[in-house]
Amino acid sequence: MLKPVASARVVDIVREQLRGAILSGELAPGSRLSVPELARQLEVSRSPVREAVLLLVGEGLAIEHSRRGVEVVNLTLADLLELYELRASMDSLAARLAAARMSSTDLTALRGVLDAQGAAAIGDWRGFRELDARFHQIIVQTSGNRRLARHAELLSREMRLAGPLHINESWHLKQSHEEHREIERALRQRDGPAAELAMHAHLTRVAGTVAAHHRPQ
Amino acid sequence: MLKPVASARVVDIVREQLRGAILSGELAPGSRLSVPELARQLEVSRSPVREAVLLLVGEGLAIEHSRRGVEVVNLTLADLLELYELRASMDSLAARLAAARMSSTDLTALRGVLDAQGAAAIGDWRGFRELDARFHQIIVQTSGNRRLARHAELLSREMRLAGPLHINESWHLKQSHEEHREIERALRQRDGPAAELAMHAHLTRVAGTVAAHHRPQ
DNA sequence: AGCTTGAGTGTTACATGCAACAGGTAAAAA
DNA sequence: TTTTTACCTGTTGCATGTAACACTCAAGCT
Repeated sequence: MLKPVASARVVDIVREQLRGAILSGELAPGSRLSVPELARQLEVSRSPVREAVLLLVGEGLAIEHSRRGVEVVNLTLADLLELYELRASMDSLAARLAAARMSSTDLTALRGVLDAQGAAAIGDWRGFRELDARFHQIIVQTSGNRRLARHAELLSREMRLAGPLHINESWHLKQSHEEHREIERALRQRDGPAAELAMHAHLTRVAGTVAAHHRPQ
Repeated sequence: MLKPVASARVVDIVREQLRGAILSGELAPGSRLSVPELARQLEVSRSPVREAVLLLVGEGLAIEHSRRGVEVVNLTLADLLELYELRASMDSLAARLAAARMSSTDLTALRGVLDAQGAAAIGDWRGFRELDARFHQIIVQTSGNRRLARHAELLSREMRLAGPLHINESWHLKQSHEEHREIERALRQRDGPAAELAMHAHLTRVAGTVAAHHRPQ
């Protein structure tokens, strides 16, 4: 039983590498993405690198200044709040749809993520965020609306660029975890409207907390 | 008072041309987008054409089959309903936000579009759709959330690919126009929740009508 | 000093060359 | 006839050449 070989194109590998470097912070916000320079480092020609860089622009992770190069996006607080606003809308739609379509396997996976998150909540905010992303990802993926999943995924990645703007205090992480539990409960009971409301309340609350945290009064 | 000259890059012109050709149906859904062929027709080299084609893939107007070329997407009814579902969510958010931020100039523009639509409603469904797109565009643009505007715009373009799936019967266009009027009324009264509800009801109703029209029972 | 000018460096954007690949068709083998 | 093979055609994907452009900085001018 042989599986088809996915033709490993150079551009795909480069895209993954660059995305990883950007999301991990290795390529910091504001960094210039020089095609010749990256090509030298990755030891490939400029063509696939140029293509990959433009794809990242399309994903919203980098911004293009016509004829003056591309650089990693540097999100402001306003940008992050925009993203939360949009995700509140999209993810709550996803939650409502997912409530009606989730398989028991999906629910188990979701529960697993939450349990892991509960265990990690002690102080490891890095792992916590990772699991948070996974939680939301499972929901949008099972919504059954592929475009919703794609756009939500794009927004999710974009938000990860705002690392220093997020809040890592334990009370906030605990609160998020509680809200995740509530969403999961609604999903398990297949209560679409409740899941939708809980998701919307969750993301709106987080956005408010982030805003308050960065605007002292 | 000289205006800055926007460096007209070949890739931008090609992208516009291809987008136009696709949205107008000149390049029909399913058509293969051969880079060398298009380069010959447009009388430019393959590089900017290749780039433009990949951008269209990123916009969702074309689909890439690894090493087997790119073709114009061919939307199914299910795809169109997915798009309506997502837009119902995004556009209703936009309507709520726009209610609080619209300037009187924006409101006048919106009214102008509606009046033109009312006049065109006689039987010119082509012009009607054009104005419909403009109506929604004004609202998402004035929402103040740039990402929302960008993603909604992408969805709007994608929907235009489903030409033959749309309904052009006059009673349906009239109904849409009425609902647009209602949305505009809520916006003019700066009633965010009402605008949100009206927009959501509008798009959900349209989606339902489209579904019913294509699934006889 | 403050401002132009111009050399120098590095990049972008476009053009083009070419190997590997995909798909079709016709000839050869079963 | 059906299957296999070989060949042919056109494309994709990567590499590379290069003109025009953008930025820096230091010399020259006011």
